[in-house]
Amino acid sequence: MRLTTWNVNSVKARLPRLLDWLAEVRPDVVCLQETKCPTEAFPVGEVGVLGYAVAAHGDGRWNGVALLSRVGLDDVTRGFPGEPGFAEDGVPRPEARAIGATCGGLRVWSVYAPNGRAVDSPHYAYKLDWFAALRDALASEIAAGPLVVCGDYNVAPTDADVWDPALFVGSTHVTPAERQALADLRDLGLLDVVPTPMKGPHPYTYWDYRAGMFHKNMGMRIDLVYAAADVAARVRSAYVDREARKGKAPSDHAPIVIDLEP
DNA sequence: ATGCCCATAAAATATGGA
Repeated sequence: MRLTTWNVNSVKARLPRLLDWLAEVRPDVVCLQETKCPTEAFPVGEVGVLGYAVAAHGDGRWNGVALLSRVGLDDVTRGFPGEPGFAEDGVPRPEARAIGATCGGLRVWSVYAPNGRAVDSPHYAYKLDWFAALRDALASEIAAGPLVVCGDYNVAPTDADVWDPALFVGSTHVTPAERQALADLRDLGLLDVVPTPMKGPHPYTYWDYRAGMFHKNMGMRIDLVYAAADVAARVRSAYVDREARKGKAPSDHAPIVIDLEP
């Protein structure tokens, strides 16, 4: 089974590249993040032509996640129990940041963690709350069967996952609390499936659009595949498809491609 | 080579991304 995850930064803007990539890579299951489109506006027909069933979860101009599968797409769950909303003005508003489904016997989640914006921002507290609720929700999921949780976690697990750790001191994505949130997820029994970079020593998955960051390989590893032990044991290969970050109108994230033993 | 911000909603800028 070929499983992939990709923050596409708008499925509408990325559709031509997404369709070309699907035809070339032929994944069985695709986790998408930052689709930036309402659930009903997802281009179901376009990806359907390539043989994919679609489960989308969107809330308008921001966020949005989806799952594509050509090996079955059952028991779709939009959001998770206890998932907090962002309560900027005291009114919690739910956001589309997680969708789960069972694909070919594997329970798959596509997640898009809150950015956090700044350590003193309410968005940062929301980010930590969201991770804590995700951990609680996944505790029962991991007990139920083979589980993999893919997506944009918006946290670099270690200093080696950032091109210049000194620049990030005091910023989100690298704080001890955020890294502890990842450790708490791993403590459920999830393993970090670290992909092979196609170039250089760092399996970065994100490079800012500005200042030629991709071309200088000044990136971050913030897209992660967290797999239960039985799933991690089936990993034949995993790599960052940095080819998808090149050329005209790319996303600022590259996909991760994981091949699992049957 | 990989090539130097982008997407969205909205109508010139404002916001979010990380």
